[in-house]
Amino acid sequence: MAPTTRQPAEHPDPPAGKTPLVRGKGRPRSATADQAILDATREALAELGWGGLTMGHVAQRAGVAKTTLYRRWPSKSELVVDAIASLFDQLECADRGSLQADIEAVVARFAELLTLPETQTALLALFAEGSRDPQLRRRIRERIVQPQKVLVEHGRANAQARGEMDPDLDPATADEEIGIIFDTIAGTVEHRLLVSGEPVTADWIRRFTTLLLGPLPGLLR
Amino acid sequence: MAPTTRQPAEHPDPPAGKTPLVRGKGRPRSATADQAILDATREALAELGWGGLTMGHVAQRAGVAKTTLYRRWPSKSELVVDAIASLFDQLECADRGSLQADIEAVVARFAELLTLPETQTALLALFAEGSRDPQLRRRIRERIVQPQKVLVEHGRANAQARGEMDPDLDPATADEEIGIIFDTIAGTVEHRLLVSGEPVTADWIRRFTTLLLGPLPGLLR
Amino acid sequence: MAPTTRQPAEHPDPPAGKTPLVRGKGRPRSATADQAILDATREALAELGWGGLTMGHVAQRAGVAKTTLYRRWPSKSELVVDAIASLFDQLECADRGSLQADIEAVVARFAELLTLPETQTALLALFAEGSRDPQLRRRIRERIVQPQKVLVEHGRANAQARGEMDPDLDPATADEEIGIIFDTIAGTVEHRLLVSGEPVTADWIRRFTTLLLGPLPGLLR
Amino acid sequence: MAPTTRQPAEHPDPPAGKTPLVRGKGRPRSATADQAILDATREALAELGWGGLTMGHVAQRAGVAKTTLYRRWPSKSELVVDAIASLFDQLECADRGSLQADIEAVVARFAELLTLPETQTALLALFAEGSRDPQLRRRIRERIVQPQKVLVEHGRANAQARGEMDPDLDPATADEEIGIIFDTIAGTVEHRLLVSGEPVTADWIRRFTTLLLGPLPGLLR
DNA sequence: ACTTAAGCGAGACGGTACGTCACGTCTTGTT
DNA sequence: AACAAGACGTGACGTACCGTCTCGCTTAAGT
Repeated sequence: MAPTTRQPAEHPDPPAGKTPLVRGKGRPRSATADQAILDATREALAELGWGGLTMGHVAQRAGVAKTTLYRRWPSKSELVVDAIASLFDQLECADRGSLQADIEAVVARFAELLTLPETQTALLALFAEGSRDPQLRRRIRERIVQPQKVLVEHGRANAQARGEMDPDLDPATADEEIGIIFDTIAGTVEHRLLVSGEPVTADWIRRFTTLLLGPLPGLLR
Repeated sequence: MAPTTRQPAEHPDPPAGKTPLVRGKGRPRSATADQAILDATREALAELGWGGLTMGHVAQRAGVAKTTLYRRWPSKSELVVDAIASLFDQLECADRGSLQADIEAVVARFAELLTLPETQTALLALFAEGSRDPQLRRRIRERIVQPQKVLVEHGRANAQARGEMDPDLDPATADEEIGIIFDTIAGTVEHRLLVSGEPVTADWIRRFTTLLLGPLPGLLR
Repeated sequence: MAPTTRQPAEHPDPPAGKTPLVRGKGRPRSATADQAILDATREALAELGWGGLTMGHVAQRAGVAKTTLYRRWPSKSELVVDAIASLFDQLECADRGSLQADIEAVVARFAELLTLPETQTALLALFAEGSRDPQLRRRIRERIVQPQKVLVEHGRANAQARGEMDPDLDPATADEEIGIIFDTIAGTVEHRLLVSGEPVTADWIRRFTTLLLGPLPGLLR
Repeated sequence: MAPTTRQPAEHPDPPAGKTPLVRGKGRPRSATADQAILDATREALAELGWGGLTMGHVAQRAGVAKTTLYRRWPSKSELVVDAIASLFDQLECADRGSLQADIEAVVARFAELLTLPETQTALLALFAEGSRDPQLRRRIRERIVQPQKVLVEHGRANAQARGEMDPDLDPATADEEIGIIFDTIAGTVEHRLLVSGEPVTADWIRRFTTLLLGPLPGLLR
């Protein structure tokens, strides 16, 4: 984003923005190229890590010219956001019958994603880049963080539907609680896996979830 | 001898290793240079961020030759570890009279560190680099993570001394619990500040701490 | 492709190899850059000498990136060969009516070239480099030495045409004689100017040529 | 020479200047170090060539500190002059009975020196350096060129003693002739061996000498 | 014996140039 | 107008030597 170039269309982010309704006059963009680039990006991330990832390398591996790549993504960060985001699109939240079970499932699913080499190397690097680039941080939140947060919200909805939680909770307060819980889940798993370097086992998940569900005053009936 | 060889060279990291007892034979390394480099690194981090930090720039700002810099630190990552680590050396853990107060103080102190621009930009980047470099990860743990973890351990000792916790707790189990709690504190604060981008207020700290101190089965008497 | 490989790469030296018949696929190399580089090289040689000549300096003076320079010439030596070679391209050999006059003209022309500051500083340095690099030595011979040798051969042809020399001379023997004479002319002038540091005057040329043309057994009729 | 430093004694060139009569007050310079340095220089020249020769490398190979080296020689060039000069000290000129035989012996001896790898790589490089440094050129002439030139002068004296040449030759004219002949011999052999890259065989020497001794007007009786 | 002064090894120091890499843009001809 | 190819200016990289400078030690000569 923040194109310093004189291009008209401020990088329309094609993978998200589908095909433009008004077909341009010239040759349309290749859809297969998009996919090849994203695949190549994930592969290269897994093999070489964030630091070893190169725009030129991705282009070469995708069988695409560098110009084609820059026509779609303005920088390595944005490209990787999209490449990683697709992994987080598949998150689901089946109702497993209890809040504890639901949260354990979410934690397990998130931990699973964080053991992929491409995710390990990319996620923290993106967060780091985002700490100085609000535009990028917004994009990361939209494409990567939000899909996870939705799971927690679904979990709460399910719990309320099951009668485990008070359905008449003040929405603002509930949002704050969800924020705390989400930061806690995501941050803790990331720190456990990527900083402390300890594995996330089923036992750990159970104990961590139990810690979470302790008092939660106002959330539990 | 053989300066052209490609030995791992292990970079003994003199700034950390005190003064060697056996005085080296040649001209000793300049202690002022060490300090100037670390200071310049912190300043440059705050101004330019991790991505904008350049070895050449640091050298120039410190009034030092690039070779002098590389003689001490093998890479930007190791240099930044030491530069940031000094900020974490000053952590203390005064006994504030209750476990809740102690934990709140730790969280507040950590959040405070994470609002420094140099810490914000450097910490996640270091963690990201470390995800592919075990050597670096070990170093980060020793110099940055461990000093924080010690605080949590002190907090537990204080709580036991005050009688808030069972002093006869099985050490292995206690260590695991400490691990969980530490990952939770550190990870959550990082995620809150750097990923979610929300501020860490006194109110948030209180609520988060309360969440933490809920059941803690076996820890609380 | 594969710019990271360490192939000999043979550096096709486009400036010498005319325009390739098969037009390359990408953006063609800038012809003006070639000329600017060679000009800058000659100027820098004259000002700073071989030892003071720097690839970075040449690039800057030519208004060109260092990479552009290295894309064409693999080393300072090869670059200087081409830069100096252009000076030797202009050599001619007008028929002055007698062998003595012709040789005097050749000697004078060569001495004239050797008084240019860029030639003085570059020629011996190239020869010195070539003494350990057969590849470079071959290149020097092709681009610098051979054009001079041709003059001597033309002189012989002229002499034969004028009847000063036996036209039925055994070619092999004649080649050897030419080799001797050429080494003598070139080596002596170089040594006189660059080692002994004495000037090459018209009188000196006359006496040296007379020495050369003494017996020439079998060559002169 | 040409010391840019603030040392008092303008590099007294110890190997040539023997032990100073007035012994200094401090520790005297090590004579073995001098020899070790010169030997190391010659060896390194033969192995690595002029371009690969490094002051640090020589010091290391000689088992000597860099400071010791710089205390004696101000630069690589001066050091190599002395290292190479010792090879030219051994030149002799036995009277072989005729001018032709004497010259052939000189040519053969010089060609022999020029086939040593250290000489090949060093000689032209020194001449090249000297082309921009009159101080160095003078030194080269004194230590390397002059000893060779003396041979030619001895040859002339022998020839005069044998009656092959007019003993009453005008000294000034004779000096000029000697200059021409010397430049011719040295330059031609150098060019033959180092530029043309052709061997100097006994046959070539005979033909070249014959060419030289053609008319020599005024020299031969 | 003791002082003095220089030589000596080791190696850190501020520099400069190196040759390479990736960047993001541009100019080709082709689709 | 998108595309593959690849040249282009830019700037950082990490290394190699440069010649100088501190160190602590050694080696004599002159007290």
